[in-house]
Amino acid sequence: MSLNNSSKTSEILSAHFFQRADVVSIAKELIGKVLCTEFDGVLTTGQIVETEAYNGIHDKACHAHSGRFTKRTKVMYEPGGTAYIYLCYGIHHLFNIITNNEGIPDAVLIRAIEPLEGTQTMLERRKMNQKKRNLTAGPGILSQALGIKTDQNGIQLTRENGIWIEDHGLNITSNNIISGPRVGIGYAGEDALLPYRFSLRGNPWVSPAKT
DNA sequence: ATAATGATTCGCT
DNA sequence: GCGAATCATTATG
Repeated sequence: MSLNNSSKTSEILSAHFFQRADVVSIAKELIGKVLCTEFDGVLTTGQIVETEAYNGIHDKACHAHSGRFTKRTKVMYEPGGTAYIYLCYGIHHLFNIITNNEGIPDAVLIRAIEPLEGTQTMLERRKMNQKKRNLTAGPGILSQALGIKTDQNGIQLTRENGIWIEDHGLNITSNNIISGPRVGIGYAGEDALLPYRFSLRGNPWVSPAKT
C-alpha cells in the first residue's frame, strides 16, 4: 500500500530486518512499526505498541526450547520473516514473527496494536460498535481485528501479500520503551523473569495484562 | 487412544 | 477478582 503518503516514508520491512541474531533488539525495534493485513481486498493496519521476544532453544518460555521440533514448532525454524500463528486456549490465534536465520527458532510475539486504517472492518470482525482499547489491545484480539488466523501460519511477511510490516519512519527513542517480564509464562522458571516484554510508554493501546 | 494443558478473553459476582 | 470457554498440540500408555 503506497497511496498518498507524500511526505511520510512507508516501506515494507525486508528479510534483512528479521534475519538478525538478536531477537530482543528486533522485538524492541518493532515498537512503532505498522502491522498490515489485506484479505479479499480489505486493508487493516495498526501501529505495534507491545511485543515479546522468545529467544529460541535457550528460552524455557519458547515453544522450541531445547530444540523441540514438532509439527507445530517446525515453522519456527524457517528463516526470519516467516509468520508463526498458533491457536491458544482453543480460541485465540496468536501472531508471531520468526527471526534469525534458518534453523534458529527465535520469534517475536505481537501483543498489542493501535488501530490506524480499516477500523470499521476491525469493529465488524470484533463485533463491537465503539473504538476502544479491547478492540486491539491483546494478542488474541488484535489477530481477530486484523483477520489473522492459523490459516496464514508459515507465510512470508516480507511482501505486500496478506500480512506484512511497514516502517513509517517513526523514531522511537529507547526511553519511550518500557521493558518488563513476559505475560502468562510462569511455567518457564527463571526465564519468566527476563525483561523480554516491550511496550510504548504512555500509549493507551498497550494490553492491560498484569506484568 | 486417551488425557492434560495453555504466549487469553469475557462475563459475572 | 474468579472461572468458564474450547480445541490443537503434546506427552504418555
